[in-house]
Amino acid sequence: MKIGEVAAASGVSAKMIRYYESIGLIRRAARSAGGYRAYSDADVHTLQFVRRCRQLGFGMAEIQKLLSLWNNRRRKSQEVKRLATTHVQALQAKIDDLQSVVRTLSHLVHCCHGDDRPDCPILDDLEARHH
Amino acid sequence: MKIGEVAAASGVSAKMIRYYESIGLIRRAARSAGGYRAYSDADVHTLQFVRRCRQLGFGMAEIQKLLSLWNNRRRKSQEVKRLATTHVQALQAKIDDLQSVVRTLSHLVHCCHGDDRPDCPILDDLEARHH
DNA sequence: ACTTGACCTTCCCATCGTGGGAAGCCTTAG
DNA sequence: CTAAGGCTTCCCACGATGGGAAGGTCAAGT
Repeated sequence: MKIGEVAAASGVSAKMIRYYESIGLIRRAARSAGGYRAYSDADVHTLQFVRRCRQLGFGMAEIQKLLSLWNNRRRKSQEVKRLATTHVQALQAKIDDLQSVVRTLSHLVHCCHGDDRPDCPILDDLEARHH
Repeated sequence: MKIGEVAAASGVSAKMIRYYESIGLIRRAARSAGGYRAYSDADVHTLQFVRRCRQLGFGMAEIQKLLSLWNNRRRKSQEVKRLATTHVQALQAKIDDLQSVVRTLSHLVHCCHGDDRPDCPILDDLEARHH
């Protein structure tokens, strides 16, 4: 299979497949006589794995570890669980930050009349000092 | 005031002050004889405003609008409120996405034994097809 | 007055993952 | 044999931030 076919089959764009190869996330693809990258069904499978990892918010470094665990028959599920747990905690921290911002802003929006006059508690907040 | 003092007073790094100037978010600063940027207290105030906007997750384009509304005495609070509301919605959408991921991952983590054996529902999920 | 050190200047690079586009090569169908 | 479409590599951009180098300026201390 050529890169376009693998892209269609895996849901990962050709651009990204080349990128993943360039950063060493996936093995360098074999090449045809004309220099085209050549892939197998196994490669599609790998790319689907990577795609799913991305959907779940894992970064490249984490995906690399997940791939090596996936490919290691003597892995300990412990290691996978630890990696995933750490990731969940990072996501949760991000969510907490965002929610704090949303709470603040929602309150301000609620307080703002939203009419034709210039008085605006939102701008008042932005203007005030916040160490 | 020189850039370092303004940075300390506003909480915005000198690096960022130059960047904000370069993208036209803030006015080009006046220069001293030696080429140093020269600032006033009003500039510190503006930078504090920008900093607070960043803390609330606004992007550069939004901050530009907020700044112009802030500086416009004939503004309608309506416009500020609309901008903030849109931003809150965007943040909420991001939160929802992250929460969906966290829910999925938490479930998988919960299902994983996390022992010395290789069986792992997390990897099983990553491996499976997800349109 | 001169040195020194702290601060300033501009410019380039890196992040992270993704997309866009150009110039040129390969392959295949007509 | 040509035209089209897919492939190749390479460069650029995003958003906001930091790091660092090379060199200029200023102020304080000797």
